[in-house]
Amino acid sequence: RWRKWQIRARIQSSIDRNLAQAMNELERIGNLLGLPKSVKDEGALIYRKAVEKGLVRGRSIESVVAAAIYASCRRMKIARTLDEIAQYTKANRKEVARCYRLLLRELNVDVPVSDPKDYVTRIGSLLGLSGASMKLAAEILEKAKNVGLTAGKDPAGLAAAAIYIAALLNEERRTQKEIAQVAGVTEVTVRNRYKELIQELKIEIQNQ
Amino acid sequence: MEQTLDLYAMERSVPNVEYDPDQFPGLIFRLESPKVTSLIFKSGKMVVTGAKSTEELIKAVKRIIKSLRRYGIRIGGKPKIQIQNIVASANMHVHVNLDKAAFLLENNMYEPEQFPGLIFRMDEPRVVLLIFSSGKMVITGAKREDEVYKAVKKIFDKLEELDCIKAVEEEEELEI
DNA sequence: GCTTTAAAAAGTAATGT
DNA sequence: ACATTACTTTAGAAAGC
Repeated sequence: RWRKWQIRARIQSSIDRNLAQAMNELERIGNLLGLPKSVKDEGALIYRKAVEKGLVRGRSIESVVAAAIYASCRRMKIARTLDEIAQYTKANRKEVARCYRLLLRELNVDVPVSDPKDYVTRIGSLLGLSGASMKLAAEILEKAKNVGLTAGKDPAGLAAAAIYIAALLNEERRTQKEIAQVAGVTEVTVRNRYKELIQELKIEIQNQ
Repeated sequence: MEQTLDLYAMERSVPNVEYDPDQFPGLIFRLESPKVTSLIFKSGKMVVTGAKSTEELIKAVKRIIKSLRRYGIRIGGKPKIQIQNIVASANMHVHVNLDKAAFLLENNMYEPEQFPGLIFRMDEPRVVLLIFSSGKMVITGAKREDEVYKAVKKIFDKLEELDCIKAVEEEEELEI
């Protein structure tokens, strides 16, 4: 039937137009975040599923793209906070988070719980720390997880504190302020996590 | 209440109420004892929040109406009360492995970068639970008190069965 | 979707001393 | 380095934009 064909064509073209615009946005934001092609491709796949399910209706393309990028980063274990991603959009973190939750509930995307260790690599390299310190920080986080210290806590804050301790022990100290800034958390959070980690894991820190 | 109300008149004659129709269509009325807050609409319908029990809620509704009458607002008949949502907190006195629970439970969401609790949507009873590593939790969405107790027992048993619990003490619960 | 109301949980944030 | 206040999440109703 002609009518059926027309409707199909119309829907298809609207999806195509939406996708074309979204892919530009995805490319733009992905590049600003310095994401590898594989992560952008995964984000594109997630976004395509969302459009086909009509999840973008009533929402800005940009915020759904941002949410798809975040979901992709999480799946590929690329440490990026929602704030980092949302800063390149007109939407705020809350709106992007809302879209992200929608993607999780409506699409069959499996996203693992984020691992603080993934943040160690990013924070460590941004600070120019040695591989040994990053490895030590990861070991500290593993111990913390095993004694149930990490549940409910922001992975970025945990990673920041572990890095702080590891750098201290390896004599390549960075200030809490420097670490907090690249980790995207406050100094207070780094300090709180730091205190808890050294106390519960009985880590000896020499003065100064 | 099955009658329309003049909210402008109420704002003029009843003390300590807030009414800004541009901001929100309901008039805000706060009762000191029992401590509840009520949103009153011109349709005669109202929302009462903050009551700690059904008894307290009924008492509060009666007092709100008595108070309005005292200030010259004409209200007739008895109010029809429906409980729309019960919010409760509970404590299991155990440590919960949220990472493991997030992996093993079906309808859950656990995003520690956004919120420290694991959000679990239970089908039967139909409630939502916010579960924290401390073993404390929030149960919301219930319409009857027994749903709350049922949900707490059910999630405790499930977490135990999935080996997501580490003993600290005993079991207990509360209601808001 | 949004607006408003209340309450709990635990973490993080902003601001103040 | 502290404290205090405020915001994040969940549900539900109300009338209207």
